[in-house]
Amino acid sequence: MAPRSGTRPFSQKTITDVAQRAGVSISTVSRVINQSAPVSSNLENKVKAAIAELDYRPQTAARALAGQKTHTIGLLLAEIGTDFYPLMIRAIEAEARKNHFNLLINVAGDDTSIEGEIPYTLGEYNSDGVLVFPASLSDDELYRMHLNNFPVVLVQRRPPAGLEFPCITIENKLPARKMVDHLIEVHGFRRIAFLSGLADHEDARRREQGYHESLESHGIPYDPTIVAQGYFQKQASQDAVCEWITAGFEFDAIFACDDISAIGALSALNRAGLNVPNDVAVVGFDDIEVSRFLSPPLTTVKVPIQEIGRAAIQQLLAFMNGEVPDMCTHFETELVIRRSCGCR
Amino acid sequence: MAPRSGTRPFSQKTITDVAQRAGVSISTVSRVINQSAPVSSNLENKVKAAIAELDYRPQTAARALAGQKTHTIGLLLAEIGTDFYPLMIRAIEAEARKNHFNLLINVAGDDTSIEGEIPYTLGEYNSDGVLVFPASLSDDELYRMHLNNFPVVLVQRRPPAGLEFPCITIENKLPARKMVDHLIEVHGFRRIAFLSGLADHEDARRREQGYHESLESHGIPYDPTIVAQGYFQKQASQDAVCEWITAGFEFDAIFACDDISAIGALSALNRAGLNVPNDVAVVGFDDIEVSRFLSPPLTTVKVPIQEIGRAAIQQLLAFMNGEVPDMCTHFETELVIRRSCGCR
DNA sequence: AACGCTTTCGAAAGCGCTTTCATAGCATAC
DNA sequence: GTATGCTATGAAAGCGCTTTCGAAAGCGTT
Repeated sequence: MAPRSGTRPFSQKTITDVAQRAGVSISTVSRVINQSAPVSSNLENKVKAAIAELDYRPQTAARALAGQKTHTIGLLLAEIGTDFYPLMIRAIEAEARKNHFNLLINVAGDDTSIEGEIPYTLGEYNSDGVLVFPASLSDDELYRMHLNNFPVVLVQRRPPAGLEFPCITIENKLPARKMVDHLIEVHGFRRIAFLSGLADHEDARRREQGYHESLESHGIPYDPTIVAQGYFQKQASQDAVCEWITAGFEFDAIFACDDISAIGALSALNRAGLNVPNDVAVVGFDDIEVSRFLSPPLTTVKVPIQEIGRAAIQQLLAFMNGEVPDMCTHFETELVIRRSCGCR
Repeated sequence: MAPRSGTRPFSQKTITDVAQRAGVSISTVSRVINQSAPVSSNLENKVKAAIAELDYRPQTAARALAGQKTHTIGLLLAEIGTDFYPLMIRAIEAEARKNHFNLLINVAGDDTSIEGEIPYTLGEYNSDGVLVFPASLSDDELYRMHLNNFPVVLVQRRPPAGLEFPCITIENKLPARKMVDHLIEVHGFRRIAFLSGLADHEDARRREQGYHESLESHGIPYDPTIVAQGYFQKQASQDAVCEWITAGFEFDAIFACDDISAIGALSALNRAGLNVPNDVAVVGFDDIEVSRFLSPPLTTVKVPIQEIGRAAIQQLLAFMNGEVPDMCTHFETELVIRRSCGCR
């Protein structure tokens, strides 16, 4: 009966089955599913009944091929293990599903791609648009997508020179500066260490600038011995701070360029028997979920993670619909003073 | 030239373009791409050159439709915001991509599904198999998939009665019991509080059983006043412990059924000015990434999160290939003694 | 009753691929 | 030289949908 049966080990209902059962043509079934054209309520009910009885669901591949849209949004991340993304992805997923889009996830970096093979990532051949996070996609690929007029929204990242993509950014420099100002002005610290992020991460660079500017405006000389790379990683940050301690470097506060690094710093201090904030103050950036539950609760900068995710999808959807998206959606961030800086 | 051109705002190369450029038929191109049949090296090189020149990538939708497989694996989660999943997903993603599969992610719970609409989740119509996590899919849906012989692997969850699915499980009861034993035998605690997880989470239930068994075997009466629901959430756990404290309940240790809850407990204790482990010991379960960086480092049970993820994909792939998968892959877990229990 | 107009529906084409099937080409055996 | 078996290749069918197009049906008007 079914030609080529058995290619799939499991049976699949098709639109033809539904049409037969409802006594209509497949066009009509398609129309009630997609509400793409008026159907008399009589037939509509019959079709709906048939769909329910068969528990029919359209095959997305066939839909995508015929309709020339995949109903899928791609997510290009560099790293998912970090504690920053889960909340973001959750917001993105919710927003995508609300708009009836699927989410395809791709973590760059763990590169298993073999030379000569067709690259196996995300793009116009498997999604209608992608959200690109920092360090996940080369400028070359971005350029290619731009040429193809493929919808891309950059998150926490600005387009490379010459390309125009909508992007979602946050305020980094000013709050970083304010944070260091706070350390200096309110608490009187002068020896403020810094844990930097990744070199190709724009947010991290801007936060570092804020650190520099604050020091400078207070006449505090920049001391590279108490600046280290935290790489957005707990372990690396902990190691760096441990080294400072064993080397005997003096510092009365640490500004970590993200909360992950701050956690590493906290841990190093704790191991060394140093009290936070009495012996050394620690502050971070991002306000990830765990930060307010740390001991002591972390003073940090609140980044509206979920709003960013939601905005990213909304901009992408607008782009995909041919609307003109905001080329730059900028979110403000604000200091959250808790106890790790010495307040209270 | 191209009929219906412009349905997509961006141009797409097709296999026909490649074939023309290489001067061969599309069958040959397909064979080169999929290595599904021998092609003379002469033509193979021409085709590969044409693919490279055009930067061609096959459309997944057409591939899926013609080949009757989507090359996509679905992930059905109840919650992605928890700190447990990122590492798991990362391992899953890496393993999936190594096998040339895409990952479609679906977070249940934030249910936007409208009555009467076709449910918009994962299944045989958009993936070749799914990984089902606890609390993400109803038994009814599982039953339906089983009927359709659709490949499913359950992670941290056993199949409902009557259904056979491969599943990945971990050892819960014994290590939980050992953990409480440790608290009692090594540290001499008798008043051990418990933060439970979600009722429909098997791991959580088994951990609770281990807690009960340990108490019982040491002749310690079960006291429900110092048992509360932590819901795998930091905030809920913190609230619960705060309540115990303000109510004046006595306890010298807290066994949290996962590390997230332990973090909430730690936070509550810290806020109340109580020292861990001197005033109250805290232990958890899972050994999530942050646990060793807490102050103090958390004594917990190490769950091989990444191995679980890898095994889940491997079992699913085996299942999808028609091989007989192990119906139950069981992972051992081990106590990780750090400082929050009072050791050292 | 005949006409035009609108609305509803089905037939059929086609989306870009995989795969079957037939054939052309070639080497080997008689 | 013909019969035989193999391999490499192309033509064409078809995967399950969406969408166009034309026909049929309904309806109001003359």
